[in-house]
Parts: sequence; C-alpha cells; structure tokens
Amino acid sequence: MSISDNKEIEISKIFKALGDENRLCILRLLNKEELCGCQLLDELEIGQSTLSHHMKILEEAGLINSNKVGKWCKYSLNKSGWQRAKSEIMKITKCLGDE
Amino acid sequence: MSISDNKEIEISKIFKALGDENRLCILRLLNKEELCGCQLLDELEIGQSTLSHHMKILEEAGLINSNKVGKWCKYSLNKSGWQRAKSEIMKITKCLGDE
DNA sequence: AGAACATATCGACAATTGTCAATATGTTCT
DNA sequence: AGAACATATTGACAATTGTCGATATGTTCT
Repeated sequence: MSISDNKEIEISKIFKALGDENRLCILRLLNKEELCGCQLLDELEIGQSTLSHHMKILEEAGLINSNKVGKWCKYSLNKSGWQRAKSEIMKITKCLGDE
Repeated sequence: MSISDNKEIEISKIFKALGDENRLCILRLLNKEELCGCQLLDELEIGQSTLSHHMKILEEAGLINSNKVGKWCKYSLNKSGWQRAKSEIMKITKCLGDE
C-alpha cells in the first residue's frame, strides 16, 4: 500500500525522485514485473541500505507501492504519481502543442 | 538557440532539472510567454546570478531555448527536452495503462 | 530457541546543489 | 568615452543527497 496516496505531493518531489540513475533503473525494472528488494539488489550495483533509501524516496513521491508479504517486501509501480508527473508536463508544455 | 539540441541528453538530467521549485516556476512562466532574464527576476525571489545558474541547467537539459537579442536574452520553452521527458514517462508506465 | 534471511534505520562522510556577492563581459544610450 | 543596464562567471558557503557499514527489527525455517 502506498503511504502517500492521500497526501498532497509536491510535484518537484516527484521529479527529484526521477532525477537519479539508480532510481530510474529501479523503475524500469518494476515496469516489467513486481519485484522484492533482494531481487532488485541482484540487478543493481548498490548496497542494501542504499536501496532501502531509494525505495523510500520513490514511495514518498508516490511512484511505487510496497506490499509486505512475509519477510519480503514486494514493490510495484503506483499509477497516481506517474499520472501527476505526466499531467504536470502536459500543463507546462501545452503551448508547445503536445502530440 | 539551444546549445543542447544536437547533444545526447541524459534523461536523468532532464528530471533533475525539473526537480527544483524555482525552475518549475520559471518553466510555468515561460509557458505563458517568452521572457528575458530581467523579467523572470521580477517574478522570482532569487538573485541574478542564481537565475543565470538555473537557466543554464534548464538549457543544458534541453528544456529551454535562449535567444540573445541586443542586451537581452529571451528564453522560451524547447520542445525536444519535453518530448523526451514525456516519452520516458510513457515508456516506464506502459504497464499501468496510460490514458 | 537459534540460525538464516529480508528490510529498515542510524551515523558518518564525500559529492552535489542552490544560493549569494563580487566581478567580468557585452550592449545601448547619451 | 562614459553611464546604465542585462547577463555570465567566479569563488565561497551551507544545505541536501547518495553512499556505505553497522546495527536493529521482524520473518521463516530447522
């Protein structure tokens, strides 16, 4: 469950969360499938505490959901944060004629 | 003219550029109209050198164009960076069913 | 109960970032 | 030429961020 669905999330927080290579990599991996932390660790060149830190930032930005199942924590993409990021981009670029 | 149109711009650089409140504010202002630095300064609570720094980051990310006209520098939104940001978001969230 | 595992938190540290004042560069006007 | 203006650059500094190792918490298995 996302802890931030009901909060007013600052849009800059979302973009900040997207502005790190490791976090973008995590998001691309989660696009393919739901994964737990230890699976993500296999794919990335970072330590466990660093991963945990990144997941917290992504969750607080509303970009992912986390679901504790036994000793695992399964992470997946959360639609609402993405929707906000996209609509903000649409809003700012509307004079450019999106297509 | 943008100095970065012909360069390969990293996607995280674009999101980093979007992850600052002042820069988002600048972009929202430029959405309404082309503006020069001194006009932007009137709207923001930052010093001139700080503004110049932000404009450089936005330009290097490919999000704005700058056009020197006499002693003024006129800034406007640049389509290509926005297109990349949007298409990256679309790519990562395709499993969520964009609409 | 104890071992092995998954994740979170804490404290420390280096790197990056946002900001400013001062200065430099370049333009326009008198 | 000199004054006034617009912007860029430099150097300094504080705040934030990404990273790690160590430790804590909680779960599963034997």
